Amino acid sequence: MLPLELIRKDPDRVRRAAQLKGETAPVDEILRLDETWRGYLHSAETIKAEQNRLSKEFAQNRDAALKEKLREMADRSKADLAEAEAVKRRLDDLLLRVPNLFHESVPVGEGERDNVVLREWGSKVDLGFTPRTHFDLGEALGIMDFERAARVAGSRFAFLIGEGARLERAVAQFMLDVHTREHGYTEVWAPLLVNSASMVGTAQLPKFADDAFKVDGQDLWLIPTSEVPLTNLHREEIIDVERLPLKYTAYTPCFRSEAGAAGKDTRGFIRLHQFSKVEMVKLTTAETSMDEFEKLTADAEDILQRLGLHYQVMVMCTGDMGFAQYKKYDLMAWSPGLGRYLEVSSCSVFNDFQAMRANMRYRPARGAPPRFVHTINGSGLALTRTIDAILETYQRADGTVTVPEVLQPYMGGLEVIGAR
RNA sequence: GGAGAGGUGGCCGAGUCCGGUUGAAGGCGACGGUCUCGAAAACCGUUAUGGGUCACUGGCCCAUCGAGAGUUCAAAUCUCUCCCUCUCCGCCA
Repeated sequence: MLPLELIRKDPDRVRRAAQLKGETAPVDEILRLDETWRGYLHSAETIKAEQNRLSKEFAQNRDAALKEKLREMADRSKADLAEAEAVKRRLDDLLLRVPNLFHESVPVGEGERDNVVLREWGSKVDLGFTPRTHFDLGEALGIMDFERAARVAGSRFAFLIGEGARLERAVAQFMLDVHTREHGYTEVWAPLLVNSASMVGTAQLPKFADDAFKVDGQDLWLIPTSEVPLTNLHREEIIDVERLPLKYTAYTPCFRSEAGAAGKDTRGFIRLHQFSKVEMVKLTTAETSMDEFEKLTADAEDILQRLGLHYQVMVMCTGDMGFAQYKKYDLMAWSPGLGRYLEVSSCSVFNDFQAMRANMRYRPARGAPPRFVHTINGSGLALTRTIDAILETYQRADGTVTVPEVLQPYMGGLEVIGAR
C-alpha cells in the first residue's frame, strides 16, 4: 500500500497514477476518513492522558468523587476510541485498494498493444514444415491428456503422462539448479495454502479474491503463485540489513480460478487452473531494488537462452502492468505451432508496496529507524508454457521432439521424445 | 482427535495466584564512554515498535506483554473466544 502520508501530501499524484493504470483510487474518501479518524483519536488520547493521570492519583487516595469523574471520563474516551477504530478499519480497507505508483520509465498506455518490446533474443525458428501446436503434438505422443483431465477434474486441467511428466520434472530441476547454483537463490519448499493476511501482503486481496481458490469454511487460499509464501516468508520481521538482498526460489504448483478469462486460451496447456512454476523472489533495500529487478529479469532470461528458446522482453505499459507493480517486464517465448509469443515469465518490482502490507522491514544501520524492504519477483519460469515452447520449437517432421541438450541429463540421457 | 503445559522487549528470562508510577526486574548480546600503545577484563551509560503533538538534532502524550472481546476508575496480571508452540496418548504419509 501507499503511505497515508503520501496520499495526504500529494493526492493528485496518487489519483493520476491510478488513472493511468486504469484503476481507481478512493483518494477523496480516504482523505475524509483520515481527518475524521484523527479527530476522534486526538480527542480520545487527550481524555486518556488526563484519565491516566487521575487514575494514579486515585490509587493513592480513593476519593469517591474522583472515582465518579474517572468513570465518566472512561466512558467518553472509550466512545471516542470506538469511533476512531471503526473509522480506521474502513480507512485501512480503502488504503489496501489504492494501486501502486509506477516508475518514470514505464510507458504510458491503455492496454496490451501499448507495451513496448525492449529487447529480443534469437529468432523465429524455420522448421521447414508446418509446425504443429503443443497440444496436437502432446496428444499424438500420448504425453498430454486434456480429455481425461476434464473428466477427472474439469476444464482447464491437464494430465502429463510418461515422458511428458518427466519433461516437466526435468525442466523444473534444471531451472532450480541454475538459480540455486549459479544465480545465488536459496531453494524453498513452501506452503501451498496460505492465510488471508499473506494474500493481503502480496496484494491478491482484497481486490482480487475472485482470481484465487479459497478453502471452504477456512481461512486458507490455494496459492496463485509461490510469490505469496516466498514474499511473506519474512512478514512482520525486521531483517538484518547484512542479510539483504534475500533471494529465494521455489518450484510449486499454482492455482488460479481464471475468472474472467472465459473463451481465452481454452485449448492446450496454456491457461490452466493448475500450473507449475519456478518462482524467484528478492527482498532488497530501497537503493538496490531497481538494479536487482534488472538482474532478476536477466536470471529468467538466462533459462530461456540455455533452452535455446527465442523470446522478447516487453515493458508493460501503465494500463497493462497491474495494481501492485511499480514496473513490470514480461518475457514472451516464441511458440511456432501457435504462431505467437507466450508469456513464460513476468518480472516485477514493487518497491515498498507489498512490504508495507506485510509489515516487512530492515534496519539500514544500527540504531537507525527501520524501513520497509523492497520486493521483487519473477517467474523463472512458468513450467507449462515453457514446455509448450520447447515442444513446438524442437518438434521434428515425424512428430517426435528433440530434447534440448541442457535437459538431456535430467531426462536420463533421453535425446528424443516419442522415439521408438 | 484426547489430556496437559505454555506464548513477555534482539535473545534468555522474572512478574500473572493476591489488578495500581511495570513499557515491564535480572542476565546475554549490541552500541557509546572511562581505562589501555592497542585489545581483553572491569566499570559507567545507552539499547522496542507504531501513532499523535510541541517552544522540535530534544521533550511530552497515547497505544502495544500471541490476537480479539469483556470486567474495572485502572489489566502483562481477572473472564471468554480464537491462533500458535511444546509434552504425552491415539491416528496417519
